[in-house]
Amino acid sequence: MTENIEDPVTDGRVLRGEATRERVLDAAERLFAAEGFDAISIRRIAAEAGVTLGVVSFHGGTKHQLFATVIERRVAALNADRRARLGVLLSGDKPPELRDLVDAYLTPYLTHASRGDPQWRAYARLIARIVSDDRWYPEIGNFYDPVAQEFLDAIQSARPATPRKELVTALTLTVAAMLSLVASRARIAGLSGDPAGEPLAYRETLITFCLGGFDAISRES
Amino acid sequence: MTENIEDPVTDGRVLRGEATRERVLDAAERLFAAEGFDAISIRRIAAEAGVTLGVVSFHGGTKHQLFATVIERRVAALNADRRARLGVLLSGDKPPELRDLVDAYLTPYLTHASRGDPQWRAYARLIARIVSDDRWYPEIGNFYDPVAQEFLDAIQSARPATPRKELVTALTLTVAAMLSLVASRARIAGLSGDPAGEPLAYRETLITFCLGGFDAISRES
DNA sequence: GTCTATATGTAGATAGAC
DNA sequence: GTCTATCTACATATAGAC
Repeated sequence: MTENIEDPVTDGRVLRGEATRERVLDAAERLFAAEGFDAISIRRIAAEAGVTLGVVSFHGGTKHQLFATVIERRVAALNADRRARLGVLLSGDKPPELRDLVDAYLTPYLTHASRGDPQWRAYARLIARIVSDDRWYPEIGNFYDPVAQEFLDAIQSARPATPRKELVTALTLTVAAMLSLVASRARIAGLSGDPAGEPLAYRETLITFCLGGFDAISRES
Repeated sequence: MTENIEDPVTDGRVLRGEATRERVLDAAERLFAAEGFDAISIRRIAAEAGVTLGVVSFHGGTKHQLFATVIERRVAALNADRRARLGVLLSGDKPPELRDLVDAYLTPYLTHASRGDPQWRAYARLIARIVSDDRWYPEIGNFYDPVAQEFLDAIQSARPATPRKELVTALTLTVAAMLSLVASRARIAGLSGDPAGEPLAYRETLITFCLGGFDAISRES
């Protein structure tokens, strides 16, 4: 096939370029998730993607830009999942139950971390790795915190007597607990003696635990 | 002062050597805590300690050995704190309350993370960083899990009807929440709008949250 | 768009002078 | 015990051929 000058956007070269770019981002996502930003070299990403060194720089820019692109690529989808669930809850006749709000925040992440696309599973591990690292927070807080604030508004409506500050702390602890199911699977396995199940398998227990925490804090305020 | 052959263990050279070794370990502890194993070079540790490159290798061995030494150096003290508190609770007439058990596990860490020796604060950050990283768990689980098992035995006595597996999960989520107060201070600050207080300032809220979680899980089992 | 070649710096580790 | 000097490998990044 020769170049198609009538439809340059979908010609062979452009398609190949897009596919290469995706391969590079996927490889970076897998490696950054497994070992972290500093442990991974651009060379290893190139090898993992099956391209040469210059190709990674061409599509990804500097290592830092590449990392940011990997993070940003899936933010919109995760935020949309959470907002859709929140929207359904808010559109009912009665104000939503706290349990449903916690569920709506936790389940999209746990689902991506457990099911389907291996790249999404890698992304979930990557998020778990960097959200608990103050070095990266400024870069990703802007992506995720607005949705967290929307949930906090709804949570505040469900617990009007509890100070906002206490609810913020409770949500922070909840998110930390959620992420630990993805980031600390070896520790869970070591303590329990069995290999850790998928994060989604702990969903009920996690939601029960965190809701119990929210309720205990509401009771004391 | 010349060499004292009557007391070689305390002569000038040996003392100087020990002090240098401590300076190297302290510098490594601070830097590994702040940026992680992979981001820190031996050269930066040497500069931070005010010694030359060879001195770090002489006292610390390979980079990996140095890291392991830094981790191991304070394990015994933290374990002893927790065991002492557990011993007091178990020596009473009545079996200990779950709240006191959770308190006994969390407070020693939070105290070291908030008070006193800046090196202990750095160590607390380092632990928070690597406990949520499966790459390092095999190296540190052996140090910390035996004490966690002793606490789980006591927790099981306080909640005999709850399956051990559920209690293990609850303790894991509790530890993750505890560590997040140290590792995710920027996220807490970003969500709440205020700078995050010291980890110890969240102690009551944390214990209330986690105890509520334990109770909710016990109720459902 | 793709890749080779390379510029420039830094990594970990150690041999050997003092 | 301390430090200099150095080996070898690998890092990021980019200029320029195709």
